[in-house]
Amino acid sequence: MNSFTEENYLKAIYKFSLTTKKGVSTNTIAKKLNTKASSVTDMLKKLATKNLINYKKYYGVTLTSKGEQIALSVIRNHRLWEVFLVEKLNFKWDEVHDLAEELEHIKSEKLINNLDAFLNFPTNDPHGDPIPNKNGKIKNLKMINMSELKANEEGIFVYVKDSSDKFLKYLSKNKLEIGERIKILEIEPFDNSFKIAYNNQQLILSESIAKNIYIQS
Amino acid sequence: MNSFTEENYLKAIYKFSLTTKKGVSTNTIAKKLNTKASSVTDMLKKLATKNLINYKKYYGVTLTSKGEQIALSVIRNHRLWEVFLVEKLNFKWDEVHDLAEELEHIKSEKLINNLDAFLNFPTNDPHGDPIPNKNGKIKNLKMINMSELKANEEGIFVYVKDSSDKFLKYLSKNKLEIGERIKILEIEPFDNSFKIAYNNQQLILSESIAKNIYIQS
DNA sequence: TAAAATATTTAGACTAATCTAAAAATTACA
DNA sequence: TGTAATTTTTAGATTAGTCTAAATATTTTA
Repeated sequence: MNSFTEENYLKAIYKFSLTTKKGVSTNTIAKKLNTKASSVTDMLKKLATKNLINYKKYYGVTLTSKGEQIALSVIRNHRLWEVFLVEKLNFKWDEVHDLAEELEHIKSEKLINNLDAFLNFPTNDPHGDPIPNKNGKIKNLKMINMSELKANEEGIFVYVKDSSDKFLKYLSKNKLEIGERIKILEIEPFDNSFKIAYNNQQLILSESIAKNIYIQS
Repeated sequence: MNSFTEENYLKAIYKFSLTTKKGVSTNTIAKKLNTKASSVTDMLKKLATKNLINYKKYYGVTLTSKGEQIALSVIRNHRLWEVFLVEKLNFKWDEVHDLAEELEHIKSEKLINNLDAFLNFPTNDPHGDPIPNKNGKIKNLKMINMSELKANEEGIFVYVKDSSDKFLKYLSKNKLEIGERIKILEIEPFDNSFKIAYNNQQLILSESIAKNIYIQS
C-alpha cells in the first residue's frame, strides 16, 4: 500500500513525463509539490526501492510501468470525483481541485468503478482533461496545431514545431511553457492573430507563432 | 486543523461517553482504536492541550463542547457518506463502514452540506443510526424498553433498569454489553421471550430480562 | 485494610516525511 | 576547458504517532 504522499509524487512525475523525454528533475518535483529538493531525493530513493520509478542519481526519474499504473489510477480517481462534485453537488469547476486532491487517495476499486457507472462513464473531467478508464487507458489524445482552434477552445501546450533558440527565447520571455493550459480568447480576422489566456495572463500571438504551437485537448 | 487520528480519538470518546456518566478510560479507547494504552495517554495529553477533552490523569476523559462538536461533525460526515454509498453507488449496508471511515475525514463544510442536500437530508444512516444536522443536533433519541420492540427491530443497548450484581453478572456471562447493537429475531408468543442477535451471537431472553433492558433506536 | 491484580503513565526508542546546512556532482559559459 | 553557477545529494535534526518495558497509581479482594 502506498501513502498519500507517495501517490502525489508519482502523479507529479507522471504529469511532467508527458512533456519531456528525459527524466523528471528533482527540482521540478520539489517546486510542484512545494517541498525541498532534499526531501524529494529521499522520496525518490524510497520509490525506487519499491520499483515504482527508475532513478539514477543526478539524472532525474521516469516511472516504471507499475508506477505509471498507480499514477493513472490516482488521476482517474481525481477526475471522476471532480465530475461528481460539479455534476451532482453543484460545485463550480474552479472550486473542485483541492477537494479532489483529497478524495483521489481513497483506495477502493469498487468505490471508483461504481462512481464511474453512477456518473455514466464520463470521458472528460470538468476542466476537459480526459479520464483514464479502469485499465488506465486514456482516450486517444490528439495533438492539434493552435491555428486550428476556434475562440473559447482550450487545451494543454504540449509541443513546438520550430524549436529554434529564437522561438524558445520568445516563449520563455512570455513565460509560456510546455504544459501550460491555454485558452483562445479571440482570433482577429484581419491578420489571424490569436489572443490567448494562460496562467493568469494574456498574450497576442501572430499567426506564424500560433502555427508553431501544438495543443492537446 | 485536526489530524485524522485526533478525529478518530474524539469520535471514540464521544461514542463511549453516550453510555457512561464517568470519564472514558484509557484502556477502553485503546481497545477500540487497536492501539496501546501508552499511545492513548500521549494523545490524550495532546487533545487536552488543544482544549478538546477534559483530562485528569488516571481518571479518564470527557469531551469539551469544542471536542464534542468535532466528534459530531465527523459522525455526520460518516453517516452521510454511508447513505451515499448505499443509495447512490449500490453498496450493501454492511460494506460501507471502512470506506466511510476514510471519507469522514475530508473536511469541507460545503462538500458535506451539498452532499446532505443531494441525498435529500436523510435522518438516519443505512444502519439506522441518526445523522446529526449541520449544527450537530441529533434528532431526539428516545430510549425504549426492549419489551416494546417487535421482531426485526433493532437498536443500541443503552441502559439497564435493574443494575443488581446478579443481573450484571448475567449480562457479562453472555457478553451482552452496554453499547451493543441488538436485533430482535423473534418473540415467542407463549412466554414473551425474546430471541436476539448481537455481535455475531444469538441469545434467548426471558420476558423479565427483556424488561430490564433499554434500547435506543 | 493491605496485598494482589489491574490500569495508567512515563521513559526512551522507532518510522515516515520533512527540514537546514554542507558537500558533491553536473551544467553553463567566459 | 576550467571556473562559476546551479542542481542534487548527504548528514543530521525535527515532528507526529506509535511501540515496549518499567514505574506508579488505582481498584479489587481476601
